[in-house]
Amino acid sequence: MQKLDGVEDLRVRRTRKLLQQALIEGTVDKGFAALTVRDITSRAMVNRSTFYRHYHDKYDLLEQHINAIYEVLEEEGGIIGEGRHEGLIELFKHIQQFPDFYGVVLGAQADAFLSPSFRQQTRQRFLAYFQQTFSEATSDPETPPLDLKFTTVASAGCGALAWWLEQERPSTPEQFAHWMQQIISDILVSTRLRQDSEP
Amino acid sequence: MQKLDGVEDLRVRRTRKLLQQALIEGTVDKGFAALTVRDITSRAMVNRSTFYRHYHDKYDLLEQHINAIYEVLEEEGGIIGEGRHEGLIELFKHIQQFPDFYGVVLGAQADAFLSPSFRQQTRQRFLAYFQQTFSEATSDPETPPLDLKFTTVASAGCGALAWWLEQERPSTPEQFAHWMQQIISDILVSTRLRQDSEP
DNA sequence: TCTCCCATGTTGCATAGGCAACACATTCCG
DNA sequence: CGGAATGTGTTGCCTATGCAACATGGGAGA
Repeated sequence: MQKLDGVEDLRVRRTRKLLQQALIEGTVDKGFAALTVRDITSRAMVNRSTFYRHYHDKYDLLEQHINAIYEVLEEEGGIIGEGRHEGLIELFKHIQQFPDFYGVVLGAQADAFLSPSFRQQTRQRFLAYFQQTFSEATSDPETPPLDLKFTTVASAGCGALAWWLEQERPSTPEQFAHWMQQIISDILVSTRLRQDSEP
Repeated sequence: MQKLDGVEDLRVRRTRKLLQQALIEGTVDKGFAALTVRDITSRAMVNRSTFYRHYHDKYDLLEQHINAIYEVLEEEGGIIGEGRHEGLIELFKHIQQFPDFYGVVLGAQADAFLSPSFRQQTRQRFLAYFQQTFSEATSDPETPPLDLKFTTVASAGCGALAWWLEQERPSTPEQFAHWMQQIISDILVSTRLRQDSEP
C-alpha cells in the first residue's frame, strides 16, 4: 500500500486531498452531522470504495485531515519556532491559509461535535509550546498544575480564534497575536498572583 | 479509451476537470503564454504523461475546455432558448458561474493570444442565436452580409462582457442584459437605416 | 408488524493513470 | 563554441482506483 522509501504515489496524495476538501466544503453547506460518505465521495469525484481504502469513516477522515494540517503547521515551525510572539504570528498566518478548514473546526457554524476533538488536539499543541516558553517561570511548586493552566489557556485561545474567524474583516495576524499575547500573559500572571497572595 | 455506451469513467472526468481548473488558475497567475505543461500538471496533481493521453498540448486543452463550457451553456439553453432578452440573461448568469474562466478568456488580463480564438467561437454562437431571432428583419437583399453584422455584434458583445467582468461590483445579469439589448438593437437599426438611406 | 429505501461496508475484476526512462529541441550561461 | 538545464512528447510496466455486485442495518411509512 504505502511506499516505504519516501514519497507516496501521486494518486494517493491527490485522492486524499480531494476527499479532505470535499469534507470541508460539504460540512460548510450541509453540516458535518448530515454529511454522508456518498456526499463526500461524489463531491470529490472519488469512488466510494476508494474512500474506504483510505479512511474508516468520516470521523477518521476528519481526524486525519486535522493531523495533516498540523503537520503543515509544524513543518512551517508555526508553534515550536523562535520567540513566543513570532510563534503566535506564524500560527495565525497559518490559520489564514486554511480559512475554510478553521472556519469549520472553530467557527460559529462548527458542529458541537467538532469543537471538542479539535480543542483537545489544540490543547496538546499549545501544551508543547508553553512548556518550552514558560517552564522556568512556572516552576514554583505552589502554582496550580501546568495541565490546568494549559487547558484554560487553550480554551481561551480557541475562543479567541473563533472570534477572529467570525469577524468579516479580520485583523492582521500580527495585531491579533499581540492581543492574544497580552490576554495570555494576563491569565498566567493573574493565576501566579492569586497563587502568591494565598497561603 | 472511451466507453461508447454513455458515461465516461469517473477518473477520466476527474482528470480533465483538474487539468482544466489548473489551466485557468495557472493562466491567472503566470499568464497563458508562460504556462508550461509541467506547471499545469503539477498544479492539477496529474502526471505529465497522463496529460498527453488527453490533450495534444495546452492549446488543445484550452480549446476543449472552451467547448466543455459551451456544452454547459447549451444544456442550460443559454443562447438558443426562448425570447432574446431572456436568452441574454441566461448567458450572463452562465458567465457568472465561471468567473475565473471568463475572466481569463475575456478580461483585461487576457493574453492577446486568447481573445481571438474565443471571439471566433463566440461569434459562431452568436451567429446561431441571431440567425434565429433576426432573420426576418434582415432578409432585405440590400442589407450588408449577415456575416459582417454578426462579426461586428460579436466583437461588441465581447468588449461589453470584458467591461462587465472588469467591474469590481458587476451589475446583475438582468441589468446588463438590458443594456446589451439596447446597444445591439442600436447597432442593427443604425446599419439598416444607413442601408435604407443609401442608394 | 412488514416492506421499501437508503447508507454503510466489502469484494473481484477491469482499466486509467503514475512512474521511470528515453530521445529530442530549446534556451541560457561560462 | 559547448554543455548544463529545462521543456516536450513517447513508451512499458505496475498499481491505485473505478465499477458492479453483494450483504447488512437502520429508519420511514403503509
